[in-house]
Amino acid sequence: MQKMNNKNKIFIDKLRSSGLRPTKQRVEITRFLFNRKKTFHFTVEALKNSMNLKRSNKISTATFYNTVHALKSAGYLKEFSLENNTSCYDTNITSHHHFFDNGRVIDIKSDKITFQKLPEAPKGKKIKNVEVVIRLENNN
Amino acid sequence: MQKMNNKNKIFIDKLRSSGLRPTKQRVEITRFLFNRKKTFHFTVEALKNSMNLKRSNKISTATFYNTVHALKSAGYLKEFSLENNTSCYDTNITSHHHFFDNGRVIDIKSDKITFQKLPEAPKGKKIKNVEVVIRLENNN
DNA sequence: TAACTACTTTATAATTATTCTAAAGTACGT
DNA sequence: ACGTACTTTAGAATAATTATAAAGTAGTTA
Ligand SMILES: [Mn+2]
Ligand SMILES: [Mn+2]
Ligand SMILES: [Zn+2]
Ligand SMILES: [Zn+2]
Repeated sequence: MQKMNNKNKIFIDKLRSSGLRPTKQRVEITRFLFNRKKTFHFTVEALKNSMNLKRSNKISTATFYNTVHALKSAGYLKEFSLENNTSCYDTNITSHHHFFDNGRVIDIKSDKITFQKLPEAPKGKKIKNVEVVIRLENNN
Repeated sequence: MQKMNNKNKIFIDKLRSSGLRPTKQRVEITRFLFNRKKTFHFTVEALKNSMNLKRSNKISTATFYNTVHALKSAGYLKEFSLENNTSCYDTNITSHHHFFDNGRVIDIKSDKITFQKLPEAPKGKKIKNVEVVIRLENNN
């Protein structure tokens, strides 16, 4: 029943390839997440509050979680933990690093950090990925 | 009432300098944490289960949380988030890095990782610390 | 030592993020 | 339009953590 207009094609495709039918709610969520120029970092609660604020017909918590999880499983989102033990999702799925600045998360492109020395993986293991967090504080 | 035997002096001192009276429960917890050769990484729940398993008079959850928080505030423990969004505490308070190996956490000494290139902090900010997580997977 | 007071421990309730459940609603192929 | 499978949703359940308040304990003082 979703109108397959060009404006939404890219979002509908993301949903389909995540194994989800492109319902009204899911397309809105997906457009909200990916219809932007810059990387977006968000918690599910913040996403829900932000999207539902302006809506009369609120989208349910479960739909937010389900949609975000499916997009993450399909590889359209990355997930990591914030310092308050909540999940932060990231529309930048490339391998990259982060500044943590008092709850604010800022991307660091992968090529901005290079290593002179890295340890080897323990016996029987190999390195899956390397992620750097640079914590910031105010000057002075 | 706590016997000030030499065996416990070091733990009692940690508690005192964390602003806590060295009660029986607190000394036991502190000794359990620090009376070991190698770095210890733990969640509060795991610590509680581990210590209470062998005890008839269980120490309460609140006492575990309170003691760990005080030791952390005093700088005797470091805290970071695991991938399942729970707090992991670390008896190694030096600046260092970690392997994450399927829920297992392994220290990487600071000098095992050096950088060739690091980004500058954004305007008005400075770098507080840099922490690397190397995620592992099995070979093959 | 007895009493006083402040600090602790503990059981339990509350909170928060997240996941689960089941019922009512909707979409899609026929 | 019909039937079935997938969705949405409200609300319950869960897990980690924090808060509350009553009962216990320790250090200090008389
Ligand atoms: Mn949680
Ligand atoms: Mn939590
Ligand atoms: Zn990012
Ligand atoms: Zn460590």
